[in-house]
Amino acid sequence: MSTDSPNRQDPEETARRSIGARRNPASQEAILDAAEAVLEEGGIAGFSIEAVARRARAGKPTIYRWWPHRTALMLDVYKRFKNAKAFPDTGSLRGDLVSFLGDHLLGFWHGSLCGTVYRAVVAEAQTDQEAAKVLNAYHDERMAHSVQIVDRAKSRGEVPQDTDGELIIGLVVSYAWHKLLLGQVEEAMEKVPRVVEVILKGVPGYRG
Amino acid sequence: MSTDSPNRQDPEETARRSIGARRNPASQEAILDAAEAVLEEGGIAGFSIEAVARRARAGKPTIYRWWPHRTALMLDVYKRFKNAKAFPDTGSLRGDLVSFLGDHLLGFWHGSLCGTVYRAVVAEAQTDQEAAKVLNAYHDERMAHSVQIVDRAKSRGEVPQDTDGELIIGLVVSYAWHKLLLGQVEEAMEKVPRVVEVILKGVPGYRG
Amino acid sequence: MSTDSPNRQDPEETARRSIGARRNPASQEAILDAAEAVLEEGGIAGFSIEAVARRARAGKPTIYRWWPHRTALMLDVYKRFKNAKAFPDTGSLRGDLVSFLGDHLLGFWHGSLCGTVYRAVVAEAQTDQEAAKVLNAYHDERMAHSVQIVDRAKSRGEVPQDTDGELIIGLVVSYAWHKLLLGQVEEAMEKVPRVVEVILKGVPGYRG
Amino acid sequence: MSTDSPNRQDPEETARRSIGARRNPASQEAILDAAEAVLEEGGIAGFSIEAVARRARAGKPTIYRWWPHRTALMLDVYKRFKNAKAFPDTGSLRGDLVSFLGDHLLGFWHGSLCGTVYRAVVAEAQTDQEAAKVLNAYHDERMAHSVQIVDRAKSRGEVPQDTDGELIIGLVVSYAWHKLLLGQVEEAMEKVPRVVEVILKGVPGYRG
DNA sequence: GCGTAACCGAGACGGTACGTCGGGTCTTCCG
DNA sequence: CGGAAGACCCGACGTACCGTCTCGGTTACGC
Repeated sequence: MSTDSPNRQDPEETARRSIGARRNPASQEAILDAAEAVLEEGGIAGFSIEAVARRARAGKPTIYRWWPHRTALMLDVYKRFKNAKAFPDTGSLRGDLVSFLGDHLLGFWHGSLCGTVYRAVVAEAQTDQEAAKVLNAYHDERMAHSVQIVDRAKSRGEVPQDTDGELIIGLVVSYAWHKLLLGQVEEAMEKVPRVVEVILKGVPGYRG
Repeated sequence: MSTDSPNRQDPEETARRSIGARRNPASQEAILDAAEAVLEEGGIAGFSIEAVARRARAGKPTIYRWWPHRTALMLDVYKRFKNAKAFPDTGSLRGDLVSFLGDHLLGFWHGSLCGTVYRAVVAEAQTDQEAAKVLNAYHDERMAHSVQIVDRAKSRGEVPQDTDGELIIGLVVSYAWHKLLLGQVEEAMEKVPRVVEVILKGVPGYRG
Repeated sequence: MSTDSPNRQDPEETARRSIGARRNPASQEAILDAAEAVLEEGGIAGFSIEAVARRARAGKPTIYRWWPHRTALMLDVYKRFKNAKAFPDTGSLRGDLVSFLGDHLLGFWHGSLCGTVYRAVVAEAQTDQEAAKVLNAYHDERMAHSVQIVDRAKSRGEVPQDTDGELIIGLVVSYAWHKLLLGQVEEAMEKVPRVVEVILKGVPGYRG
Repeated sequence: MSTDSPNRQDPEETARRSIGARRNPASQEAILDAAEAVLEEGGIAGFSIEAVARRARAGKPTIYRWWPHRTALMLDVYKRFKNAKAFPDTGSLRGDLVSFLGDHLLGFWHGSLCGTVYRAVVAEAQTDQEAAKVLNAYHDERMAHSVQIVDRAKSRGEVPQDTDGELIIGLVVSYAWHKLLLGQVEEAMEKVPRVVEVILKGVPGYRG
């Protein structure tokens, strides 16, 4: 991903220049690469527009021109990872949810930079009004996409037609968020089947 | 809570002084009051040690002396609200969970400053390693306290003795966090009974 | 000198902005003006980068960008006064030295801000290693310039060719420094002719 | 001098206590020792009341009680060195002045801590009004003492009775100050005889 | 012989200033 | 017109000392 900019740190490299009155894709790539690298090296705390600009050998205004907020930039970094987004149909709701929670959420965040990026975006959204909007929009879009899992279950007849898909997916996503933000992604991955089980069938042995 | 310091903004008020080689409670109160006020007026974005110091008419070093991080200060502000912490025994696990989620978590965060403070703490923990430790410690302590709800249900015979209380409480807390961090506390409050229902009894009509 | 910035204290004045990727002369002028004003009002003790920045409506980093030390800034203030630096040729070594000591050193320092600035620079150089270097460099440069007085005397035939100009000028400068740093510039001015006389002809009536 | 407090850095040493309603000489000694040590280790820049108090294991008020200014403290440190203050009578004014400048001033300042202390005092006097008074008083007292050199020369018949002793001594002291404050004490020591020669007999070969 | 006054250490207090970092804006110059 | 470069103002960061104050304890002196 960032392999196409091997000499970024070389200050003697011939600078990118304007390519006329239009967006220079090389600059955008370099900036995203730099953002990624900065996040990897310095973590969330070390992430700043200044640092990205330095690293990308770009001017700050160039970044601000195309990304209004740090958040927008982070989300773009995040999205570069999120290309294989189709949820595989495992044939059952339980399987789909286990895969969704274990692979698509926790597994995706675990280890890689993605978890860090997403944590940063969420954190930013608490501080900045604009960031919150961006995050909410992204979240809504992903939710709308993810309820397909429940829709598939409906068409299979596993759940009634009036099942509240958002609530179920919401519970799963909530669990993932919670563990991500507490830095407990790894521990959470072991519990995935039990979590899905509780959501689907309730507390085992509950007599209410 | 902060009503006992009515003249804080009066610059002519006789300044607080040292009361010897020990912590001055008046200063600590004033700082917490100021932190609260700053959060109320400026939100998370406007919260800074400088602003708190100015407002409290205190020196920055006095703040840093007693609170190593912004997070520690925020958590102390948060804790001042959290005095009535006993969970009322409603007589049933369902009732207890509804009360816990609806009153103790969402209800507590809703409207008041608490939600803002907690959001800020969570956000800070994403950025700062030390803050994360502080938040995790607090979270663990609250979790340990909250599983009492499930323990009570066990003694009532509502759930088996080997029920994983942490998982159940964890799901409830996760849901609350998620909604808090998305700024959807109010919307979430309506769904409380249905959320509890799903956690206790699973997806209605699920045939797995 | 600072008369061209009459409204500096008006906070409603439109702020200076960047004029591109190069030093903004207006800012530099404003900072020097402010430094001068701060020194005038608060004396050496009141002189701080913070105060200058406040007064100049400039950011501290802008000052630190261009002047690494307080000393460098003070020396620049000092130099703004030192434009008419030619020593008038009075036709005799005695006359030149009297003029040098009385007009160029003591007279220049007397009353005006210059004495204060120079005292500050010297004081700073005692504390700060970097400041000492800056002061020494300036001092060497001035000394090299001032020995011209003796050189002229040599070409006039007043003194032998092997006369140690530095020693003579050094004695004169030493006397001025001493009186400046003791706050006795005014008293010293009366003694100028006698001091020069002793340096040139020795202690009157000495039989050694 | 400071050898009588060998365990100063041992924190387990039993602390000094009050010895009743009077000054504790042990504390005063410890503070002067500490001041000396701090100056030796950190130079002028590292000298602060805090540092001295820490080092002396004394309370800041104890220092402020007995020395109103940093300057007063420094001067006391300085004076501890200045016990052998008698000027040896070398039998001639030239010899006395060479000894005074070379041994009593430059030689005394050279290498040892004294030069540092005196530089600090002079620097402080530029900033602080009170310090200036203290320094002036000390300077006047030393001057009054030093003119004895010229008085002796008068009684020897080397110079006329109306010779301005202060001016001559002043020139010598000025030269020493100048070199001290420029950090050129060592270089200056070589020039001592020539400086005295010029002061006594004027510029060699001058025909005015 | 007992209160009290002054000293001692310790360290917190409100402050000021330090020097640095980053934010977001602006302008110039080059292609 | 895009893009780099970098200066601009601003504000917050966390630290070091400042000089003052109050404390609890200790000792010597005067009543």
